[in-house]
Amino acid sequence: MRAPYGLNILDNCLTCPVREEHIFCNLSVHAGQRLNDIKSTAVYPKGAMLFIEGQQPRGVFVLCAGKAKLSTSSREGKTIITKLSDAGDVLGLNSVISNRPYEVSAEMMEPGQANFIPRESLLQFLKDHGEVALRVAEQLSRNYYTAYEEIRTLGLATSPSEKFAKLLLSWSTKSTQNDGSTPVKLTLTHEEIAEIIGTTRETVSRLFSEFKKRQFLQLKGSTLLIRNRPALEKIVQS
Amino acid sequence: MRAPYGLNILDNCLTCPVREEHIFCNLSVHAGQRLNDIKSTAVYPKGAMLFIEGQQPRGVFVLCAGKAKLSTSSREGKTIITKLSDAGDVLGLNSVISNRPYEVSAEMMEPGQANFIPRESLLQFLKDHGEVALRVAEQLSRNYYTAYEEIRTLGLATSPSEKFAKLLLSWSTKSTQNDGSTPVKLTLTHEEIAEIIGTTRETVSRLFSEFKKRQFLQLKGSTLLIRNRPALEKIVQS
DNA sequence: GTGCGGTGGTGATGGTGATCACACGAGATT
DNA sequence: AATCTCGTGTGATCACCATCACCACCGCAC
Repeated sequence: MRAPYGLNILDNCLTCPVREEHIFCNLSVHAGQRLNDIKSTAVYPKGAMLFIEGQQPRGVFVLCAGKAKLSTSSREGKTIITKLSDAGDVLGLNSVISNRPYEVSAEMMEPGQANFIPRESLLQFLKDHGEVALRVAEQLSRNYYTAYEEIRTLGLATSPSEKFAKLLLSWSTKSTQNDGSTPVKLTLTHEEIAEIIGTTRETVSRLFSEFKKRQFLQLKGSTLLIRNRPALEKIVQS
Repeated sequence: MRAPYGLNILDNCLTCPVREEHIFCNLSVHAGQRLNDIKSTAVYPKGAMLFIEGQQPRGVFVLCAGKAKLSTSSREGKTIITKLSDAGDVLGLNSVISNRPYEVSAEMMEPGQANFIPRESLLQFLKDHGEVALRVAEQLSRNYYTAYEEIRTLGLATSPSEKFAKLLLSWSTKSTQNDGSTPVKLTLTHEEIAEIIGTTRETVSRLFSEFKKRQFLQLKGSTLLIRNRPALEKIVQS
């Protein structure tokens, strides 16, 4: 159960929304207090850019409410979305730690709220609180795993249909209905889906048509129903 | 100047081959001693697998001599090489820190030597020496950047020729000759190159032909000469 | 209403690269 | 010598998907 989206202001959203892996939770009283001092909270409208690929890292953003998409672009304007972030995610951590430019851009997909922690303050904080540094390392290695999943998807799954099926399955994860079908709220445009799996909008549109015709899935408004998960899994097989 | 390859046994190859970013260098005397106690050195023949994708992490390997390739495979046998490692690289760090299965396989490409540090010992060591944990975090974020480069290459550069050009340029980096051409020792098979840029052996072979005909490069035995770097850079443009 | 931007569907076309197939040479092994 | 294996070159074919083009729709602002 995560906080509902939209503009719900949390008094102190560093206290985590039930995510045990959250690196800034369960700190010592002292560390928690210190963190409170160096953070600042802000509200962002839809479309706001938290940071942009190539910028020098100013600090990290702890997302409290709303969703953000992380993307990287080539000079010719081709864009890939590498991650969709939820409340609780820490954005920009890698750049801050290694002091390299942000490797992605972060854009709010809906209105939301985030805590900002300036780079220098965070680094000093980590030096003073060695326990947290290890948590940071763990978070970084989780990020690394996510990146590797991406590499596997892009590098090993050749056809768009395979990547599309993979994406659908990653959405439908847990919550299976008793009749075996799985409802998912669909909030992305075909264009954005295309940018996730590295293909074109038209291809995504055709894939939806095809999968609907083949009874793999069904669309009711913006609700997506997986009707034949085994078939999708067979397409993936990577 | 790095140690020559082949089977040169180093007394204590934790002392680094001039790589200031090496996480296990410049430690306090105490930490260095402790590290010496928990590491063990071994020699590996060509083709030896240090670890295999999916295995539970046993520990990290600090490569002292020789090269290794990191790769991941799909069920159907398609393989991508994600990184070529040199002496000084630390392999398996991410898996050990996050206690997840190795995300890649590591295979020696030539005879070499590596220090092994068991997982438990390393973690305890990091807990006792907070200074090193931050170094580890930095290393992880460097790894992350490398992974992101890979994502950009796979996701944004569409054509094989673009990825090929990109790879050639990454090889020829610094050492430009006075006549503008750049010699690179070529140690990979076409098959392996194909696995790096995510295409087929035949395509790589054709790319070599094409680039030779277009005077972009030249081959003398196993020595690769970049003859027209601007042309390659123009192909890349991502 | 009318216009307009964002989104989604779908046909036609063409280029490109994967795939299959085969041939060649260099080294190793017998 | 006679194979065998491994890496390499190259032709022919063909499915697939990016691209272009156009239309339909929806919501929204004026």
